[in-house]
Parts: sequence; C-alpha cells; structure tokens
Amino acid sequence: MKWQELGEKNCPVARSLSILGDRWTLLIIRNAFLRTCRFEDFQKQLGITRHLLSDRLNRLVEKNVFKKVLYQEAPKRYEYKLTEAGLALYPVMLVLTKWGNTWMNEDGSHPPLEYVHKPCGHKTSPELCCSECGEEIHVRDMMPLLDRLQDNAESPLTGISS
Amino acid sequence: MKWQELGEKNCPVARSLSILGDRWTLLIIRNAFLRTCRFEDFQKQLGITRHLLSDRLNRLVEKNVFKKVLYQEAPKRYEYKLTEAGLALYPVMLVLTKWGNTWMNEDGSHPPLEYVHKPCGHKTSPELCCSECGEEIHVRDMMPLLDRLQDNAESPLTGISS
DNA sequence: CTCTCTGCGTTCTAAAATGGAACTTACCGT
DNA sequence: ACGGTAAGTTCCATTTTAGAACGCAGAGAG
Repeated sequence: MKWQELGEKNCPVARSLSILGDRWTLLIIRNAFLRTCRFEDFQKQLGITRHLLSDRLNRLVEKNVFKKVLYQEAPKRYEYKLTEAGLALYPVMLVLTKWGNTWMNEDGSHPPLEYVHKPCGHKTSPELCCSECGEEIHVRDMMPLLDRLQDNAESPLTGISS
Repeated sequence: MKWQELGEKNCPVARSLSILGDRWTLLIIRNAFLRTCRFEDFQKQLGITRHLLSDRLNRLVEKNVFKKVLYQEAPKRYEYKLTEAGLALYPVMLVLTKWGNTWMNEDGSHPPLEYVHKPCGHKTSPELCCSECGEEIHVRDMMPLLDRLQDNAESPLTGISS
C-alpha cells in the first residue's frame, strides 16, 4: 500500500494516521500544546532536523491542523498556531499521556504526569465516557453501526476485544 | 535526537510515541481490535510488507502490547493477541476515530463511523471526562502538577491552549 | 557602511528505513 | 509426489531521515 492512499480510506483511524502517523508529527503537536509556536523553538526543543520540521509544519498547515499567523513584517515571520482541528487533538494527547503513565513505566522510574481538573479541583484521570449516559466506555460495550461497505482493509473498528 | 532516546524521556507522550509513533504500528493495533491475530491476515489486510510486519510484531511483543499464543504445534504457529496494555489502547482508537470522522472528512465523502453504546442503547460519541466530577474535559481546565524537572524538551503537557 | 545576530528555511551527502518480489522451511492433505 | 498453508527471510531498488553547512532578509551596534 502506498502511504498516501491512507488519506482516502473510509476508516477514520486510517485517515487520522495519514497525518498523525509518523515519528515526529504528534511530538510537534505536543509541543504546540505546550505553547511552542515558532520554527526555532520547535527545532531546539525537539532536536528534529530543520528539513523535516519544515516539511511537517507545511504539511500540518496544508491539512488544517496549524495555521500560520504573521507576527512580523519584513522579513515576514509566522507563528504556527493550532487551528480548531488542531485543538481537537487534545484528547489524543491526554489519552497518550495516560497510557504512557501506566504502561510505559514498568520499572517505576518515571514520575507520572498528573493533572488537576480546575473546575472541580481534584487530581483527575481522564476517562472516555458515553455522551448519552455518561458511563465509562469499555471495549466490549461498543457496537459499530455497519451500514457501510466492508472490505478487509477498511472494515470499521469493532467494539469486541480479542 | 536519536529515535530510541524517546523511550527514556520523562514525558509519557514521548514514551508512548516511542512505540506507537510510526506509520504502521497503530494500524496493526487497529486491526488487532478488529480481531485479526495472524501474520498472514495482518499482511493481507494492511498491504504492509512482510519484512516490516515481522519487525513491528516482534517489537510490539517485546514491548508487551501483544503476546504470542501458540495455536499449533509442528510447525509452531502463534497468534498475536493484545495484552492488557494493548487493550488499554482502545481509547486511542476511539479518539482517533472521532477526530478522523470530524476533521478528516472535509468534503463529506466519507460516512462517519458511529457506535452504539450497548448498556444505554444510544448512538454515542466518546468524550473525555474527569474521573472525579464526570464533567467533560476542556483544554483550559487542565492544570499539570509540576513537581518534576522541567527542561525544554521534556516539559509536561500543559493544559493551556495557544 | 560593515559586522554580527536572529529567524527560517534550503541544500548536500551519508545513513537508515521501506517497498516489492522471490525464496525458505516445515508440515498437511490427496 | 505435488500443491497448499503459515510465517517468516533475503535481496535490492527507492525513499526518508540525520546532521551539518549554507543562504537570505532584515535589525541593531559600532
């Protein structure tokens, strides 16, 4: 499969990964949530090569995850800001944070990154909940709606665990 | 930065991405949630080269996302099953599904992948909620606990959007 | 006016990862 | 003996990436 084809798939996971699925993109977005927004800063913080950074930022602008905002005329300089689509990736960050805290810390050598939920004031662990009943979502409780074509490579994510 | 260094970072997002952050890994895991568990099936469904598939499966076994389960003696054949750590990636799948449905479908050409939450019987949209108060989580409501070292490349994810 | 600095890339070459196809091994059924 | 199945391995051409140097357009200092 050519990589570019992913963006055309009917599976939304495949489409998401056509943008996010590489070694640097999600790290760049992580740092954007940390308020980094300039080329030099991304480069220094991540240690990514300038070439790749330029490439990824352009792609993310093209895909509407970042927007360029002029902050200086002559020479023109832009900040890379998260768009609405980019900000909507915050759950991805939190979910990866939680997974990394729990499962990428076998020897306990890394202190977990924890958050306080300001409105209620408690240390919180984000959970995926049903928008209708509010209950926490478990793998086997989810049933995909299958009014779609189903060839092997594009079948939707089922809710049934192995 | 060497890629391998990512796994040693204090940032849990970086550690998660040290396993998940490449072109194929999350697609392989997606298909595992679709109940695929054999080499040949992954290969056919994804169109990934056998070389890479072998590589990625071994890495995921090593990192405790998959476990090998013998299903045939002589010759020994194994199925690749999600471990507890692997099953814990389900929220990642759902969050990527939701993002792809919403933001990777500009022209509306892809039908959204929707789910029914069986316990309540409604079509649902998974939301990240606070484990303590149950309210939906928004970027600006989250405050990281900063009792950790904070060098540039490893500062934790703040809750403050740009 | 020259000199250096900042910010953001681009260019270059070498090293690494990937794609695609053929090959291997060990068994099974007929 | 022969074809089929399952899970890789091997080989080579093509792409990507890393790392460092270079380019360029101003800004500010002397």
